[in-house]
Amino acid sequence: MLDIRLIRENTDLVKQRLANRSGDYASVVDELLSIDTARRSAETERQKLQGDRNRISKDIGIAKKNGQDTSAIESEVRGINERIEEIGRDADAADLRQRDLLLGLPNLPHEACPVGHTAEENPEVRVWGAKPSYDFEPKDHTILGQALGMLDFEAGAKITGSAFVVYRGAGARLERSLINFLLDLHTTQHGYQEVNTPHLVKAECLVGTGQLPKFGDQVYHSPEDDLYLIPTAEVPVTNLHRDEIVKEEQLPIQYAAYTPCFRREAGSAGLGTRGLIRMHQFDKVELVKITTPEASMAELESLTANAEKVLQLLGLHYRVIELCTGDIGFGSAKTYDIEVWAPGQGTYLEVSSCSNFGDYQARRMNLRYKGEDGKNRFPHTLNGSGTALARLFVALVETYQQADGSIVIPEALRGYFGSEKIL
RNA sequence: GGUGAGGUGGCUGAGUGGUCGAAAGCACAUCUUUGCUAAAGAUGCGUAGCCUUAACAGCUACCGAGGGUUCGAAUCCCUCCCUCACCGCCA
Repeated sequence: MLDIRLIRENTDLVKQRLANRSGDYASVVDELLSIDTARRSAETERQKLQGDRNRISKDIGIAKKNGQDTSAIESEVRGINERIEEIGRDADAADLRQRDLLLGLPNLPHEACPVGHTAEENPEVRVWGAKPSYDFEPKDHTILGQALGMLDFEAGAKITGSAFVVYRGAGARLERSLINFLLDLHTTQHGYQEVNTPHLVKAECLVGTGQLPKFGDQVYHSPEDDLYLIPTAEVPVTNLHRDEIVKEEQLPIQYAAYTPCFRREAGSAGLGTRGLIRMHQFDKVELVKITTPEASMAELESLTANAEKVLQLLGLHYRVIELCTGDIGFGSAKTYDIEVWAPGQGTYLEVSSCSNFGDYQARRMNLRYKGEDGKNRFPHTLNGSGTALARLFVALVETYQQADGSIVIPEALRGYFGSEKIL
């Protein structure tokens, strides 16, 4: 959520930054400004009337104590109350409308975020390793996985539906060993605290991180309980501190969490993609940081480096791209995507998206920290996948496939997986 | 799921219709004094919004949440949520 004062006082800056995004928000900003003016004048009037009422009511109390007749003065207050109610309706309606508009407005891209309109304009930041070469035609993970009895798409479709999968045997074990490997890496080497959160959350959590109200069609919802299945651990983990005032000494707060992620992928063009690339449910280890505004950009770099470390240790070729203003997510101010090479696909797959949200989420969830001067401020929140599992599984299996269809397990994972090869 | 008790400021905890935004204690901050592995005293110390300002100040709202009664609600009524205890059930 943007600061209404920023919009009020630096309207041109706000409009200009938003103009770099995809979508047109100039008219929303204009409506916000007029609503804001109306809201404040109604609010001021209401407060003045409430002050009158409070004063007169006190006088009534005193007068009654002295045994005086107060009926005239009481009816005067009744009149004031009618006006309070009337003007209060206007004030409340304006307040609600303003909040709706603010919740529907995306974050300002940071000045460090490259300006561009489409994904084609995302600059490549760095490349690690090189595409591996094979003296045979590398196979797709679905072929490898099904041949080795690791992936059962039919069973997933049977018990749940398309874009759900059952991992079996070595496949299930590989998934589990990757989760353990990732959690151990981030908690013992990178200073994150492991958290294990509920997978169902309240609506207000999704509002806090920005999925609601605008992207409600993308999350699974249980109407009886009014609970939502988490689309990412970012939601429960960041909201751990919603409505809190944390101490500055606590920052940076760093969490690592493994959770499954549930996404409806409504209207998604790529849902027909074969295999594990785009599922309604997938595992992910998520990294979340809460930092001071001063530290957040440096923390984004370290967060991204923490995610990259995963791929380096597994020996997987990847590249890091920076999302341009036209391609960054709704709440993000700056984002790096990490894309791992999948030889069987012949493409790079996004396995991590590392973003600095600035104070955008903190405002939405009313998360603050008390600075050294005693003032409450909004901290910056960051998160990034460290990393998404299904696609990491794809890259791993496709990269380490052998001519005979077996998979070699990379060194770093062997202690977790328990053997060197899947036959 | 049932029954009972309860939800007040960072914490403990008073407060059952009228200067209560809320006593007191603890914690914390600043200052003073005595002096040195500390003690005493003074002052300050919630959040948000509005209106203003050079700054201070002022006003409004908030005592789990939302409604209601009333000239006036932390206090009375209704609904919901949460916590604790016991019972039931149970991975």
